[in-house]
Amino acid sequence: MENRLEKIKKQLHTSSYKLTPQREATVRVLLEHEEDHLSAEDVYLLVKEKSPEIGLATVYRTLELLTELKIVDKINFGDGVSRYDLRQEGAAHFHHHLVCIECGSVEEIQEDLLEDVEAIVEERWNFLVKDHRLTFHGVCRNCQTKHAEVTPLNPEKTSI
Amino acid sequence: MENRLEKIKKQLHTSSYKLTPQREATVRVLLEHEEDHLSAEDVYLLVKEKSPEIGLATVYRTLELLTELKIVDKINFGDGVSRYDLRQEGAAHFHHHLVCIECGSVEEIQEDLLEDVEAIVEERWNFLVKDHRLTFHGVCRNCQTKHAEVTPLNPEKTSI
DNA sequence: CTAACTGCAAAACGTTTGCAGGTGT
DNA sequence: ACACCTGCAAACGTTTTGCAGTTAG
Repeated sequence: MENRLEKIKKQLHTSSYKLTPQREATVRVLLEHEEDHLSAEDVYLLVKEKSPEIGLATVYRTLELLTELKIVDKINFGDGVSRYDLRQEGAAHFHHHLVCIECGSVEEIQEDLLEDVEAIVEERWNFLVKDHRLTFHGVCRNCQTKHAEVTPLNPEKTSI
Repeated sequence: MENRLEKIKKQLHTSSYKLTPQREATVRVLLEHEEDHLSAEDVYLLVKEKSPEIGLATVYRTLELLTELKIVDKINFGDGVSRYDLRQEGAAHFHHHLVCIECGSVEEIQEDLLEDVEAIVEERWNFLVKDHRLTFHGVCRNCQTKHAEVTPLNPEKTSI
């Protein structure tokens, strides 16, 4: 953890950005909530817990900076808010998401499942792929189980 | 075209929604601009050309309604605006997009390239896939050609 | 006839920006 | 020392909402 923080510090310095206490606090929050998909407001509130003097604008500016440096990825699940997701160390590609349409939970897929698809797109559409966003909407494991409790039939795929 | 409009009318009635002139005008605009990815404002301006008395709020309410009925899909390419995209007739799944990071053009892929990936997700993550969003960010055919303008190639088909 | 729908204007929302002052390198 | 950074509040652009009047079914 401290390790990753150090790395990020270096990345900032390399691009000649200063590491202010506010930026450090923000990065710490992101590291502590790597599983979550925090909105700027979420990050703000969490940072505020430890550094109450921080302003929302600073959080926005920091998140923008981190996005620019590809330390975090900015994502949008269709609700009105941008969410910020720490990149995996050394990940070439953005990871995928499984959004449950019933409970709203978000699961991450770190594996790159798109290699073949990207090859097809590059070849057939002549499009030079630099990044991707893939999100599946559906029913998560938990919510499927809940249904099965109500009507304990064999858990077949429900038709839409 | 009239055919598709009729179908949409029926879908509205089936769900006991009224077909007002404003809604019809909005749907017509969407049908006439199927290739584009219009924002609410875009739609509003286009509808206004033929029905100047329409209000922006009505357009928003209509687009929301059409989204709810799965007649259109609401998408977000990361700029601050929602865009609305007519579903293909009988399409089970949402189509994919190629967004050019240089010129901003958006190309559509109607083929479903995700069948295999979805099977993997369902099996390995136990996630019941209902829909997906897949967007590739990269460099389109045209912009690649521009780069190579030193060594002029034969002009390819223009996208968008 | 009346519940559903409309236009308008105001409000709400997330996000950005200008500025005067402060701070890390 | 000085460019970069901050907090605040005001400004922004998009989307939603309250309301009084209108209309499709």
